[in-house]
Amino acid sequence: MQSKTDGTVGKALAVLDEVAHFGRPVRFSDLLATSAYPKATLYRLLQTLTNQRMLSHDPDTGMYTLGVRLVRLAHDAWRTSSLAPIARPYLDALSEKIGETVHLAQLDHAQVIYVDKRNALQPLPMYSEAGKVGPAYCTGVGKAMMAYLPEDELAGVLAQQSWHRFTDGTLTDAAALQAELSAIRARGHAYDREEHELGIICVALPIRSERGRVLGAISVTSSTLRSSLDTLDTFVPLIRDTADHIAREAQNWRFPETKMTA
Amino acid sequence: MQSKTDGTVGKALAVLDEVAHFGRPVRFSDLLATSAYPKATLYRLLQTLTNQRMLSHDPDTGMYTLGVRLVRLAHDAWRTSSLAPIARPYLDALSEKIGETVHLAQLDHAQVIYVDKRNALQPLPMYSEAGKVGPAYCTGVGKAMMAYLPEDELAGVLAQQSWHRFTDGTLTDAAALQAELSAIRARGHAYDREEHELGIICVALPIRSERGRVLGAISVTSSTLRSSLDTLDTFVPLIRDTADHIAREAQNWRFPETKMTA
DNA sequence: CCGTAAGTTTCATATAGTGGAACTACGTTT
DNA sequence: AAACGTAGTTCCACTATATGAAACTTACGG
Repeated sequence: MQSKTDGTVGKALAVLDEVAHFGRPVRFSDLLATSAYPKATLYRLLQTLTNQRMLSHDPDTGMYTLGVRLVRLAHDAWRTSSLAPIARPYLDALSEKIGETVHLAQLDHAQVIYVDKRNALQPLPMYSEAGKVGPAYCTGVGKAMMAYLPEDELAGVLAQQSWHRFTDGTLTDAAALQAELSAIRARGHAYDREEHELGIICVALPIRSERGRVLGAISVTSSTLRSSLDTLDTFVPLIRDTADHIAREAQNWRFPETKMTA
Repeated sequence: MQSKTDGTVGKALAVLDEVAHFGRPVRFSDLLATSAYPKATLYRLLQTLTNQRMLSHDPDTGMYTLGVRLVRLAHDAWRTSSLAPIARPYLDALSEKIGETVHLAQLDHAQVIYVDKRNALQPLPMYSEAGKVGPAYCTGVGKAMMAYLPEDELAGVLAQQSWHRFTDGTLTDAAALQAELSAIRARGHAYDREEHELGIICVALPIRSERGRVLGAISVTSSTLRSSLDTLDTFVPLIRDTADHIAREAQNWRFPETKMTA
């Protein structure tokens, strides 16, 4: 349905992703080796992106890096379209009450993006944390969001999971996950039972609009050493309350304008 | 020289900027009113961007917002191509020593982008601050960077300043600024003498590579109430030291790989 | 039931992107 | 010093893609 090349724009953005994927400055030939595009095409795309300051190109070294324009765009993206600014006060309150690490996440394509965080020990929301991605199929937030996705969207997301077995508890196929998602719907919240990292457990609840659309998810994380699923369970009402408040706020915030015809 | 449309990619990114500029969810017709592109073209561009998840489109309301994919890309951009991660420990140290607000900025096109910050009173680097933009011609960091730009680049930057008179001290034309830039080069650091905001003063120094390229700038800000330019002057050696360290680190960090031919 | 505004689709035309191959600039080998 | 190799850049005939005026479809409001 999607994921067709989307013409030149799609190709250019794919190149941008490739540069991002390296996670370090790259030379033309590094990209050429990875890229599906022929030399001249890739070259032109890089030029265009550099012109547009989506990439920056160090003339001394010939290296490409992601451009600062992205940082700027993302600032606006974060402010106007992530749940983070809306959620901030509620997360603060939640974090203070329960004293464990709290995450706010949203779904991007088939991956979870963390857009804000409160750390149990060092309580500051940091830029370097926001934007981090994680797998959807083996995180509390991922499962909480998937459980409430419409059928067709869910299918798309499931099709793109890597099903890597991180631990013994990791669910490694769509069937197992589907069963888990039913359980989550029945229960109202999701767990991560050391599925992604040994010793790390969490409870997560989705943030849903009035119409039931999944907007994001909140999780409270702890370790098997100092807590248990039963203890985390006691936080559920608080988390649900937080999620509801955020959903309500988001509702208002997203419609700053009504018709202005008459 | 640049700023030609750069084909379809340029147009698509221009649309992205337009959405960002609104700073709120927008309807198709909002954009149509602003945009230079005809209805069908704009429509197609929006579709492409939505497909690519650079925008997200709420089917219930028909509103477009910047997509979370941007937040993710920006996370990588910030990590791999801003000075922030390199500079972090040095900024921490500087901030602790002098106890005033410290900014780390880079130049994007003709504007200053703040990529990190240490606040005097509330010492946490916050996502919502990184990515913020400011004018180049009337901020300490902006002037510090411009002072060491090559002639041709400087010309481009000067041509795009708004020259808005924020205060009585604001320099409102290129000639006045050129004179100031000479003074900065002679002196080695830049001041903001309440040029952007009344009561706010700062000293700023550029961060320059070995070859002299401008990488960014650091500033220390205070207010006329509790400080003065003379006091800020005493920080200059410390700031220079910090800038040098960051430049040196950046140098290493940007060349993670040597040739691997033999 | 008709009118107006917002959004979506069509299609002949023009434009912009494509990529194989040739070229340049360096640094390395014989 | 000539020959080679590698990385990056440019050329240009060919084609796929984007373009946008206009027609169409909803969805409201009178």
